Amino acid sequence: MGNELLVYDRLLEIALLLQEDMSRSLASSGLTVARTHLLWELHQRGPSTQRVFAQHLKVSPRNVTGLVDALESGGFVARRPHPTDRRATLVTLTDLGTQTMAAMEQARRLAAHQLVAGFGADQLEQFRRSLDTVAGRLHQLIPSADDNTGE
Amino acid sequence: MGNELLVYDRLLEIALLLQEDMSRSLASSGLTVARTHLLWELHQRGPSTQRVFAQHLKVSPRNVTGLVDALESGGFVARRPHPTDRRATLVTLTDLGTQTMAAMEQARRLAAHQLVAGFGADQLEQFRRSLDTVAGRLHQLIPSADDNTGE
DNA sequence: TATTGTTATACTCTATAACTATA
DNA sequence: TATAGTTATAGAGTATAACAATA
Repeated sequence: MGNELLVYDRLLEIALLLQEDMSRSLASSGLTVARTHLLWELHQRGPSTQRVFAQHLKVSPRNVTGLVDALESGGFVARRPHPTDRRATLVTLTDLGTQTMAAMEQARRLAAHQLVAGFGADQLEQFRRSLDTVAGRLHQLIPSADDNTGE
Repeated sequence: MGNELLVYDRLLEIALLLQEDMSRSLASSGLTVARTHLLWELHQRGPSTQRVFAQHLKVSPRNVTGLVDALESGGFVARRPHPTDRRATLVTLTDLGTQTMAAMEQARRLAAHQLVAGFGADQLEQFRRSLDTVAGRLHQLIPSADDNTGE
């Protein structure tokens, strides 16, 4: 069935385009995709230790150090002492970080709207269901894709 | 409309999963995503100069040098002199490279089939159309996303 | 003079390993 | 002894700039 390949290739193409679009829109603010992931996670979870980010972003603690360093230099986050554990540091959003996340949330809604503008309710619903199915299949294909470490 | 955000987030999730799945399946063969892109392009176009790859992959010539170095070390490609232009080198697939691409094409078909297995002809067709629309919108969103430099 | 590919340099993301301070 | 975060080191992908050989 040729449509299967067409669908697969379109998904790959969309994946590339989404990545590219994200990189582009971030570049101006001195952010990168990796740093923004951490920032977004922080926005969602509230102040957390670096260890928490390492676990949820599934990267090494060392990597988190670098990302937080960069975000701190950019003024997006601040390191604060953990109230009870003097080994740990709490990463918190600065005002700039908070504003940046608010703008990003706006951009996300706008992009979400633009991508499917003009879709009928039925088409949108069926599209969503198809995507859900594909995402589920992908989770099956990938052995240790347990992203549910606290969500 | 909440469905718009659900669709958008699912697309982002699928993009991440596709990338992860690809990295995983390549890791064993000593390939990476970037190198495989070049290999795939070579497989599609036939022997080409490095400059051609730089243009079509939209990366710097220097980057291509590094990728071809790695692929050459891995035995996937060979550098051959250009028949008429002594400045240029022709990158060609070795037997290993050819076999690898054949296997990858197989894997692509299998994955394409698995992701949408059980979809009815109508559902698949509508899914494809929705994806086409989204891909088109993304191309509009991204200023210089002209990937059609020869396709 | 323009082009092809290279060396030189640098930045980002990523990893593992060793180490410090704390628990 | 185990954990949180760091320094040290390394590799991959990416970029620009300077340079050699050739067109």
